[in-house]
Amino acid sequence: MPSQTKENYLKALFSLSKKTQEISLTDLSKELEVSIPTANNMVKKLKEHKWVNYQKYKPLSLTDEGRRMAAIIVRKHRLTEMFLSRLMGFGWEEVHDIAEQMEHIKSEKLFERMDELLGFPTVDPHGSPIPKKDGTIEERNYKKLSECQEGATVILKALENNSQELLHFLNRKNLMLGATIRILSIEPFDLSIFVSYYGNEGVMLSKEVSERLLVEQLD
Amino acid sequence: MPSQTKENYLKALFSLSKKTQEISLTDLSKELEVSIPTANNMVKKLKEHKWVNYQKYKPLSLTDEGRRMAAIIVRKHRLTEMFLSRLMGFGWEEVHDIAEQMEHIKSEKLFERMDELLGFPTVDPHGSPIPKKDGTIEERNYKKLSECQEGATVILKALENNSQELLHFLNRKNLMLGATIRILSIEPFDLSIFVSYYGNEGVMLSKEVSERLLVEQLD
DNA sequence: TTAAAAAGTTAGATGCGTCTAACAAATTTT
DNA sequence: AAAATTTGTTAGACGCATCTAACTTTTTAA
Repeated sequence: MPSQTKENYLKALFSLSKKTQEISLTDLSKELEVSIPTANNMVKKLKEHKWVNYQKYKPLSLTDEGRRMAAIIVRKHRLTEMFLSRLMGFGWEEVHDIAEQMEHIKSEKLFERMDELLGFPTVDPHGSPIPKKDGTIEERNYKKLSECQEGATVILKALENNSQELLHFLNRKNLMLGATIRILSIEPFDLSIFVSYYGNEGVMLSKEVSERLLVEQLD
Repeated sequence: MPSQTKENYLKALFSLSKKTQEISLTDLSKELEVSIPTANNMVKKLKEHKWVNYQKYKPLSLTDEGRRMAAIIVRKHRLTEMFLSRLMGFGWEEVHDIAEQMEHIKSEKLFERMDELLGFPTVDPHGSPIPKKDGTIEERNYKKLSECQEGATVILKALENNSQELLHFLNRKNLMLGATIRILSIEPFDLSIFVSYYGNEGVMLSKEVSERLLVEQLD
């Protein structure tokens, strides 16, 4: 049974491994907001448990077992988010902080039951995939809205980064997952995009926003 | 924000104060299964925070603030138990261990929402009262079944001690809260009781069991 | 009322997760 | 290739929550 702290390290490594090829101690310490020696120290312990591969001065990686454990924690996090959002009436901007605490709860059955009650969902309220019970995860490779052409019609599928700020912004713009978005024009100067979507015509989205919106192109 | 450990100390003191008049360090250390010096050490810290009253060699008590905080934790525990039992399909013998972990979650809103979804329940699945948001608690003074007379008819309202074993026993006997129980006879030798209740005629309950069943007498 | 027992206290140690300061290795720049 | 920069390591400390061993105070019993 890893401590909550160790679970957070596994989760951080899991998440970094999706973004970076080679994970450094510096990356890890930044992700968790701890000092580099702290991360270094913990990594040695995780190695003892055979959850990470690590040699002095070399990049980090999760072992198969470590990755499986991390995926289970992410699974618990995302099932909880879904549960809070779909069955308890929370907004997608409220669920992260609670799920962050609930993901450490030791009870197979609690998360099994959430899964059942939700009808075995495959994605969380932000469109991120929910890992399976065996620790596998089906990553979808969505395009960023910022990479689409003028005139394209796309469906909003997921978000790159689930910050409160982005989620509040999207709430104010009435933009939600599943929305069909038409790209009216792209401003060459700052790469801001003019779009229309259900009930909202001619909305301007900055590059900062559009590169965080993951979409599927309709052909 | 007290640590989870400190919350557990507050809860233990709260619970002991219902059972004992004077709380000793020994009582506390037994309740939490820690050594006496450990309890002593923590009590000093709780005193610093003004959550407990304490003088060397004197008995312990919660301050008003300490009691309020403890009651809120118990509230979170019991709301969670109720949520798991009524809305997620868990048995009354399964809810304690999960609630023990969830009671430490920092989120007013989560427990507010449970409360609403449950329709503002006043007792948990074992019949214990749920403290109000302001930290007050309405204790009911039920009689033990073991204290009732032959021939009496009573309603099972709550349990004295919610051990897995007792709960499993009651499950096997089909005995649940709200059951109307008739006392057929009491065996003077070992104080075991013969009872009947809905669909179950002539069931023998040992003194160990009957003194853990809290009932309301029908007059 | 004194001796024995129980309860409580103090001191010092341990593991966890964290830090800073000082140093070493690896990488990048000039 | 040497110097500068970045990255990683080691050492030593700290707070939290825990322990055991040794001691003191309080309570109980002889």
